Formats: sequence, C-alpha cells, structure tokens
Amino acid sequence: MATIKDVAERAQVSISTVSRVLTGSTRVADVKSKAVRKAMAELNYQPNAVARALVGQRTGMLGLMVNSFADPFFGALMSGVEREARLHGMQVIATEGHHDRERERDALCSLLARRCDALIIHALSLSDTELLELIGDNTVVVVNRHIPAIKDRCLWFDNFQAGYMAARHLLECGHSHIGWIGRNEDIPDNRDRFAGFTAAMAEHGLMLDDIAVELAPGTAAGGYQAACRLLSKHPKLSAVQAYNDVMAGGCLRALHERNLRLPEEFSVMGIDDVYLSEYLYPQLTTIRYPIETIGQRAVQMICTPCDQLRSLESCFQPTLIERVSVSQFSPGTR
Amino acid sequence: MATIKDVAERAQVSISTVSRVLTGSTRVADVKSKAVRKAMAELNYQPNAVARALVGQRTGMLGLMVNSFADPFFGALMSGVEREARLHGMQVIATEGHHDRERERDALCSLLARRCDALIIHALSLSDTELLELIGDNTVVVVNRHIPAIKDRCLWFDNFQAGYMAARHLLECGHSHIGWIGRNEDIPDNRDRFAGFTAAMAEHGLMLDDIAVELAPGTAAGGYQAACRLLSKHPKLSAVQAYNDVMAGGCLRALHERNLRLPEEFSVMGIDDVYLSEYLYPQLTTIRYPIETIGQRAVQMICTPCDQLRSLESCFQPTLIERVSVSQFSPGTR
DNA sequence: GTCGTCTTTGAAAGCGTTTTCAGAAAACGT
DNA sequence: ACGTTTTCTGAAAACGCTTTCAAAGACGAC
Repeated sequence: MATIKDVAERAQVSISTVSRVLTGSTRVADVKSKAVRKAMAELNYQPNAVARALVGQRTGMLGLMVNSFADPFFGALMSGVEREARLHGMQVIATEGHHDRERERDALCSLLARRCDALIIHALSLSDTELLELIGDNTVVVVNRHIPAIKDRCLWFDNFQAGYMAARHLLECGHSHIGWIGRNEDIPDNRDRFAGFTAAMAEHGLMLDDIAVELAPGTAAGGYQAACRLLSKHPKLSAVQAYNDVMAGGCLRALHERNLRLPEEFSVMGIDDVYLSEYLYPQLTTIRYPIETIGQRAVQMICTPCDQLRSLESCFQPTLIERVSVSQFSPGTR
Repeated sequence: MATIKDVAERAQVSISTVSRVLTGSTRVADVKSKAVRKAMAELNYQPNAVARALVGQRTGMLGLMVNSFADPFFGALMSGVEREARLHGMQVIATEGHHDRERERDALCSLLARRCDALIIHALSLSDTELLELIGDNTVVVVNRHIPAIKDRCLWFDNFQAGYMAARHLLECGHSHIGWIGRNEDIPDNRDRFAGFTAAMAEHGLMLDDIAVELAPGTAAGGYQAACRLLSKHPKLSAVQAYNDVMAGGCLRALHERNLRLPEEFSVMGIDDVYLSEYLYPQLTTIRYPIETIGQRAVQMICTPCDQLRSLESCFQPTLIERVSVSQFSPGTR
C-alpha cells in the first residue's frame, strides 16, 4: 500500500506538500499540486486513516453498542445511526452487549480503547454507576435510558405513556377484561410500560387485582407461553396488551391455535412498531417507538455544536399506530 | 487520557519497560513489573489502539458491508460475524451498501482507508470487476456471491438447489398449479432460484409456459402485489413459491384478505428462513439459508491459518424447514 | 581476578500522517 | 534598485506505541 512518502518521491516534492494537497489546508502551486494528484492516482494512493487519527486525535469513528444485531428493534436503531453518521463523515463501529454485564463491559472497553470520537450506548445490564465510571469523560449518548447524572446526554422513550396509551386504546374500544403479557426480567422498560398500563386501567376503575398478568421471557416464545397461561386462567378476557411487538407476535400464535377469529373475537396490542408488526396476521395495532429517529438524533447530538442542541427534546413520545389487531369489543361474539 | 509516557514516569521506568509489561513480550523484573501495573491502575491507563495499529500494521478491525442493517437477513449475518470476530479478538466495523453502486463503493473505500485487517463483503450493485479492483490485494471474504477469480474467498449459497427443493416439496405435496412470485430486479439470486424452480417443474412435465409468474420489488409490499395479480389471473392455483420469506409474507396477506383458510386451501413456500418466518401466520414452510453460519465461517476463513482452510466447503446447501404454510393438496377444498 | 554468558534495561528508530516554523522566492511599492 | 510583504516550500517535531540494538549488571566457570 502506497504511503505519502511514495507519493512525495514520485511527484518530486516533500511529504509536507503532499499532505497539503491532501487536506487543502494551504495553497500549493498549481504545477506541484497537479504533479501530486497525478502521482496519487498512479499509485492508487489512499491516505492511512490510522495515522491520521493518531496525529489528529480524532478517529472519525462512532462506537455503537446495542443488545443484538439480529433484533429488528436494534436493526432500526443501527440504520438510523449509520445513515446520519455517514452524513457527517463518520464510520460506525458496532458491537453487541447481549444483555450480559461482562459482555457489555468488554464491548465498551473495546470501543473506548479504539478511541472512538463518541459512543452511542444501549446498555441493559450495566448499572448507572458502572456505566458512568466506564465512559469517564468520553462523549457519549445513552439511548433508551434516563441517567440523571448525564441527563442531557440521554435519549429515552416515554414508556409509561406508551403503556398508558395502549391500555387507553383498548379501553376506548370497549374492552374491560384486558390481560397483560410482560417480561419476567425486571427491566425499567417493563416496569414503566406496566405502570402506564395499570394507570389507564385505574382510571376506568380497574384495580391491580382485577388485572390478569402473566410474565415470561421477552421473546416470541415467551409471549406464546404467557398467552397460553392467560387464556386458560381467564376465559373472560377479550384483549391482551403485550410488553412489545415480539411478545404480541407469540401471543397471536396462541390465539390462532385456539381458532379465534381475529380481531373480531380477540384484540391484541403491541408496543414498539418494529418491522415485524406489519407482517403479523392480523397486522398489529401498536404504539410507535421512533427508534430510528432516536438513532439519528443521537448522532446529531454528537456532531452538532452544543449551542444548537438545547432546543431538542430528549424524551420521545409514543404514537398510536392503528392497524388491524384491535377491534371494538362486541359482547358474545366469542 | 493517560499515555504510556505518563505510566512510565509514574512507575519510574522507561516507556520500553511499560510496553514490555503491556505486551508480555520480554521478561521484566518483578519489582518493576509491579510498579508498572500499579501505575497503570492508578492512572486508569488504556493503551491507545490507534497507535498500536499504526506501529503494528494491524488494526484488529473487521470491515463488514451489508445491504441494510434493518433487514433481518443481514441482522443474522452480522450476528454470526460479530460473535466469531469477538472470539478472535477482532472488532466489527460495519457499513451499509443500500443496493446502490455509489454507496457500496464509498462504503468499501471508507473501510479500506481505515485499514481493516480484512473485509467481509455482501455487495449487490458493484460488478465483479469493480469489486476486484476496489479490494486490490486486501484480505476479503465475499458472501453470497461467486466470483470465479477469487473463488476460494467466496462463500455462497446454492440458490438453484434452494429453488429446486422448494418446488419439489410443493410438487410432492400434490400441487400441480404452482405460481412463482419473483423479484423484478435482475439479480443472480433471483435468476438461480427461479431456474431451480423451473427445473423441478420440468421434471414433472410442467413447462415454463404453464407456470404462472409475477414479478415485483423484493419487499413484503411487492409480494402482496404480485400475489394479488397472480390470484386474479390464475384461479386454479393451489400454491405459490415466493422468492424469499419477506415476499412470502406479503403473499400471505393477500391470501388472508381473500379469506382463504391456510394452509388447507392454499400453500405458500418461502426461501431464507429469516427470523420473520416463524412469526407469520401460518408459520412459513421455507428453505433455510444458513446465513449466520456463513458469517461465522467468513470470520474463520480470515482468522484461521490457510493450511486448515482447504477442507471447508464454500457452497452452502439449503435445507427444507417444514412448518405450517404448506399442506397436501386436496382437490376441491377451495 | 578475568572472561563469557545471561538477563534486564533504556535510547532511539520507526509506523504514516499533520502542523509548525523558518527560509527562499516572488511580488509589490516607492 | 532596494526594502517589505506575501506566497510557497521543506525540515522537523509530534501523535502513542512496539521493537531493535547495545549497554549495563549479575552470575558462574576457569
């Protein structure tokens, strides 16, 4: 691979001159400039980004940690980040945390050692304290999490409102026997969504004791199992609110197996509005989590001078996406 | 951020000595070694990977280009790559090609400029020649593509066999009026899968003219549109073979809209076996494309000494995944 | 006591850039 | 023609590390 020195020799100039035409920092005589460009083309020269990073104290790399690449939710996040990063000439370097403390720690350290200019972090297992300690005084944006100490470097989603809105929608459709399918892991998202859900229920006079709840792992299989338990224990249920679209997908399977006509006989709501939800049958009515936008915004926070940032919102609001899986309650249909 | 020099000063040794305890290359006296370690801990020192890369001519980075992060197919690929990469102490640096020649070219150049130790490439729009020219003599593995000139650096999937197997399965289930939903872009995958499909049909005496074919963009919406056209033009159809699971998903929607009972009245097959296919209703019978394994293998090809590699296969074979969306043909059900 | 062999160490070169500094050449004003 | 400014250029330092090289000690053998 040709170096700047090779180019300099071939063009009969000093390396300083080559560097100058490269960066365009200073005027160089036309004739020399041309010679340099010619030499670069002939040698197929590509400046070494590593060397540039070392001297410039800037790698142009954006570290990104997500839970799992294969999850559509994170796929959307990554897409949002990459698109915006490229706009700013930055390269994404990505890593998986896998909801595991050690993995998350390792992943973060690796990103840090590589001297990313900034980090975008979605961490599930590290505590606030650990996270803060690890990131030190690096530039970071924390996604889907609200850490008070670095509040203005966080972008999160109003999970409470999402849960509330979802329940409200079901209630407004006339459902009064509504089950909740949640995650058995005690993560804040789950807590908040459930809290929103119960708050809406309470407004309609439905107390916690009245609510059918089943918990399971946050996968389709988990949603399926929880739905099975829910249906056998609570025959009067006419609707289910799931923690997210993926669990709702599992829930739909359980309903299909029981040959229920959907949504006439049973309604299901998700949260997140991932890619998946359009493919489900019936297409899932859900609450939109604008994760791609959040990814974009995270990059903007990093690449935009501070003075323009204050105005941007850090807490993203849910919106209702009405598709097919929820219908008006009609007594006795089932 | 502390440098090796800071550590050296604090530990009262030369930077060479610090470097030596860092790399473990040479024995250093116990007392000094301890002092160095102490200083490193106190300063919370983390070696600068950029400097190391510059001097060592090795970045420890694995460049990965895929079409889109949000696509579950590539999510699986990326997961396979990352898992294996981490095992080998490499960091994935990822980029999207977006099925666009310029984007793919830019993305590749960016990866190359950053001096990745190796590249794993899934390129759709660049021609073989362009690709070869771009990669020069860098270490690469090309995924889902067979470039004769670098045959032993390619990992591909037997798309013909996949199409053949899919059709065979439908034929063996007794279907004789089978439609094909393909992509309207002329990409090799599409050609090969269709060729396999027609080959199987021919074995059963069904010639190209007998086959109902509709082409559309390779999305769920495309699959939906193609299915609608197919159904209205060919009332005798009892099964459809789609280019992939995503299009099959769209096709299922069209069938649901017509209130067909699936799979009793109509069978659908996909290809790929992405994440999605388990969520569809009915769960999709499909042909597995072991993309995650291919990702893993790609990394192994890069990180494993050449002598052990010859034995590994470059062409991956499809396997039939029987789920629910295909059933025995029963005349007159519909 | 002297020599040779190990072990441990620091100085210095080098990786491929950018940038500062100062000098040379050209352009300008008078 | 002469000083002054401006434009352009190359040498050299710096970025943070690894590695080579040679020197300094320690140790045992004779």
